Amino acid sequence: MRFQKMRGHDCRYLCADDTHGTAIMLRAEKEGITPEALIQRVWGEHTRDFAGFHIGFDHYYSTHSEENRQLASKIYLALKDAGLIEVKTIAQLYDPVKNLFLPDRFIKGECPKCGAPDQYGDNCEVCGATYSPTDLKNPVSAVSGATPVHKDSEHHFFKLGDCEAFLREWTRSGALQDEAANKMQEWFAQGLSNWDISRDAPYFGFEIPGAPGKYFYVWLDAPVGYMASFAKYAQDHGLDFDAWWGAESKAELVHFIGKDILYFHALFWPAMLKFSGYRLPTKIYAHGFLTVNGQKMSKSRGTFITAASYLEQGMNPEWLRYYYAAKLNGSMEDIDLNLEDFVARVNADLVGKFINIASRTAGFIHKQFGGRLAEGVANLELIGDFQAAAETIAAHYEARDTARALREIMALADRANQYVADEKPWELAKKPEAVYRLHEVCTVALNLFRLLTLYLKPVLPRLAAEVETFLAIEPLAWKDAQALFLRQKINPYTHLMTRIDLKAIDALIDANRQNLEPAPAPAPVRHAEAQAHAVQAAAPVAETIGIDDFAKVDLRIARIAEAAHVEGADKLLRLTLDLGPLGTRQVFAGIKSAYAPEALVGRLTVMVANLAPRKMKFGMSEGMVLAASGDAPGLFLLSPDAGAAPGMKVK
RNA sequence: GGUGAUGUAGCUCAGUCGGUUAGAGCAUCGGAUUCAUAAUCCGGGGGUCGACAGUUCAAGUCUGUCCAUCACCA
Repeated sequence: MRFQKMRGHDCRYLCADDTHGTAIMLRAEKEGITPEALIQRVWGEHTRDFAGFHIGFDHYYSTHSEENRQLASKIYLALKDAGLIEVKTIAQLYDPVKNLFLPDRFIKGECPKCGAPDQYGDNCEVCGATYSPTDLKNPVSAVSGATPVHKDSEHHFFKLGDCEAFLREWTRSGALQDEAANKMQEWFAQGLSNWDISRDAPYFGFEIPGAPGKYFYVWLDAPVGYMASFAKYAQDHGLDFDAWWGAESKAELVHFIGKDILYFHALFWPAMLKFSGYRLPTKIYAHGFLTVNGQKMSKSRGTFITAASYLEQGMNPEWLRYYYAAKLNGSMEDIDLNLEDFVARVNADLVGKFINIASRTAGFIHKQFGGRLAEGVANLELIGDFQAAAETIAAHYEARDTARALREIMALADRANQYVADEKPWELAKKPEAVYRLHEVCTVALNLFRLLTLYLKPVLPRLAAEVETFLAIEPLAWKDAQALFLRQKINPYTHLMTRIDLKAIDALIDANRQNLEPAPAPAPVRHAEAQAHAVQAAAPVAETIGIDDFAKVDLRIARIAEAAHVEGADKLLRLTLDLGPLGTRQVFAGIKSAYAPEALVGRLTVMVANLAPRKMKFGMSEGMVLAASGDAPGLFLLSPDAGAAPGMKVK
């Protein structure tokens, strides 16, 4: 976007929070607040993080807006007029306690194929089978723990199958990346079934016009949110909405999405737009996932890094912007944040190569020439080469291959450093007769530096702004590449960017690890669908037992006398438990992911004292300590109130 | 399980239509330099291009099988 704006194009960058759905509704209920309050808070967090990373949205809105209600309704009614909506009665699982139809992810049970317990309603994580939630054996509601019942309800369907001819053609229109187009072929091969776009009350969303008690499924109004965001923006800025979104619009429309939601953006959404009389996207650009050190972000591995924590640690957002840009190439491939590589790359490229050019030559301009650049330079060849690169680099940005653009730019930075090394300004400075040449060399170097800044500006807007201040120039636009930079007075050089300290990376990882130890923060979520995964499932209560059964379990207060890592064990800590008059016990506990051994020593907890000893790979385990856990990451050891002493019975 | 993608130097990645001796940056080693917040320049070492088979005068590139990793399966 910044690149397009620098090129002088009239463009807008819009987004919105996706706010609707069962997941949000239940999460708000769990937190004891209204869904509106929850989405307001999340909106605040998102806008703060985006601003912190210099994401320059022209407008960041919410799908829970009046504009979105109107547009979603209008699109729905247009599709209905076009005969693309049908109403059918289907049976779904219903929670009789919560009075709620249950989304797939809120039903758990045994896999119909392999019998694995505790599987979600859509697929089995053990054998990978996919199925419908009604196929699950012994299903339970993850919301209330109740046994769901089958219940009929009328649902509204978007007849996607009728759009197949259009979609097949559109797929080949060049709007999709090659990988995405392949993916579409897969879906076509499976056949397009009609899309269920309604949900029954209670549901946090928009009620369907003419269908009381029926609400738009979150994914119907989510993409419409982009239009709504624009509608609001257009109203506030006097733009003509139809000129941008009407079927005849001449504007280009590019979607930037994650590859996980390609299905919605490349199938449903274009079909909806097409048959409700709106324009289609010119291009859909799906990017891959972010991994950290080659692995999925994981809280227990300490590779889960939140945007907020990065900024809170005082790390420069442009380091990360540069690193990502250096890897993005317009394909759907995942990109890896390899922390060591990150440090090396940013330090070498930005500080060592780019910033260094100014840092090593600006001093002479100030010491010897009063801060003023030379009137002219004799040899313009090198500057000419840099200027000539403007269009090549622009073409790479245009193709969203920022990796290639940055490779090109850094190759130029190398040439600039070679130039300085060849001309040896520090030697010229010692020879009074070479003073003119010295002025010229430093002026050339700063011209090269200015051009590099211009080329990097889409990726590093803040650094570019600081360079503009340093050089005392107007904000750089792409056409400025063809101008020379002469005879002006510049400001004294102050260092523009520091190197990343490896310690800062360690601190960042620690900060995130600590975040999740005492009380795991709710997983950050982008889409209502994904939020389904974050809501904690309530495991059903086990079979009733009598007091005699319970009395068989001898629970005792124990003091953790020693705690140590077990070599070769991924999850275990070796604990020595002091039971007071009962002596000590050695227990292996699978709590390594949640507790550092040194943090445990001395604390009281509860153990099962009469559990049969069990021989483990690492030795004998004589009992077990008790800890709470849910579906979310995190383990929580029990602690007695003050006054309890080792050896006391718990009952 | 089905489908798709990926696999190239220690690390991160390029490699166009099949065509010279497979490249870059970082790291490492040797040298130079001292303007620059240890930055810069020159040079060296480092590769069974995941494996195997095939097509071809010629394969990192095309085909098949297998292995590994990742994703998707509404």
